[in-house]
Amino acid sequence: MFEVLFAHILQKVSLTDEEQETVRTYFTPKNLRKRQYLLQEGDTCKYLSFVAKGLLRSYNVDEKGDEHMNLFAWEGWWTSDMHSFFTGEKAVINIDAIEDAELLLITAEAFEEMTLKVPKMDRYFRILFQNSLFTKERRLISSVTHTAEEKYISLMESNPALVQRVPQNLIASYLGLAPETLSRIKKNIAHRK
Amino acid sequence: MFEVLFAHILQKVSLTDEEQETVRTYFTPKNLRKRQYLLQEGDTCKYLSFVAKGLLRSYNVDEKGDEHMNLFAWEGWWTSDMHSFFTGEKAVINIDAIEDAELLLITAEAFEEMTLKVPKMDRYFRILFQNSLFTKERRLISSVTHTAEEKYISLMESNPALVQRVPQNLIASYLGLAPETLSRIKKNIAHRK
DNA sequence: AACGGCTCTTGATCTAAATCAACAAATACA
DNA sequence: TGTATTTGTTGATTTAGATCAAGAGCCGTT
Repeated sequence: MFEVLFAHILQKVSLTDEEQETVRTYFTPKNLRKRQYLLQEGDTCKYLSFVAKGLLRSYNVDEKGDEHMNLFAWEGWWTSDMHSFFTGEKAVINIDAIEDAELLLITAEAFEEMTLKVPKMDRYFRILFQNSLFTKERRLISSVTHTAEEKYISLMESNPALVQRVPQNLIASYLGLAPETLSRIKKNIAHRK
Repeated sequence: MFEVLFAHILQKVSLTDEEQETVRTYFTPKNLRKRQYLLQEGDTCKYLSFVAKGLLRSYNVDEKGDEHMNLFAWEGWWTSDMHSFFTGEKAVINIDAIEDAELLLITAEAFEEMTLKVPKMDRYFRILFQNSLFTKERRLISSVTHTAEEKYISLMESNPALVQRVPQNLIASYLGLAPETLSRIKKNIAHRK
């Protein structure tokens, strides 16, 4: 469990054994079964969660009751409602498990204390957030400049594993498309070859 | 110039006088005239830029030649093509000045050295990136769940100063709308009152 | 093995917003 | 002060993708 965590941290910063020991103490392990919630809209997001195993989804629900996917998190990803976690306000998103998962959780207070004790964790998260930032930047660009088909093709190119692992209706939602639209797009692409 | 920078940094982390002196040495001031480019698509983004005064825009251009706004940066904001800056790959966005601007620039090498010398700057950028991350998160949600009118109203509520300061056609582009559509939305809203 | 529920597909119809076109206001600039 | 360029408005038309509806395949569960 912690091996997965440290494997990921050590890719970005180096930590001494003592630092690793310190970091370790701030996390709590948790298992989540398929379909179980980690966070529900309206609650406060108490934890930043590292996925050691399995697959989670984070999504929000509009007034009509339709779900919109935000992101998928599997081995090596972090997930939470960032805004709620850091400010204590109510979460606007839901997080649940698509596959049984093993997680490592950290609270906001523990996070604060950990970064002060081990400043390299500030660096780790700086790099992590910076990376997610430009992924989100590109996704935002893609959401306005690309057609439905271009979005799908570009996702397949940039993240084929995701398209394979996640049900098609969730992929459609992630791209901001109706499931019927994605189905038709796939047909068209297959047809053209 | 540097006062603006340190005012912003000190809101998030505390720096000793020596640390401030050190940080200062890594930046180069630059002035930009209205309509002048800071970065053009295809070039490598050499600098992360802090806006001390004025107003910049970052946007990209699709195959049809249409511009799509990514973000506006004024006093106290940072701007760059994050991906290009940190990886050295070609930039996919353009950045230019909407109003004459005063900037502080830092290169990727200087950035790396600065964060190693003054680890609190890792913390500063961790917090900064974390904040932008959830702004982008919300914007991405809004871009799929909201109608054109809802997007405009929510921008007016969350950032009225922006709507006031920036020409309407750029606001439209920022929201992913045709300028005509925004014009009609404003008419409808005014009409209903 | 068969039942109920998910997930995906296909067709018909609808709609929000884009596009095209022309003109009007506002700013800049000489 | 007058001309040019940019920015914004209004109307007519088109279109990409959503929505509605119905059926087909595909499991996990008892």
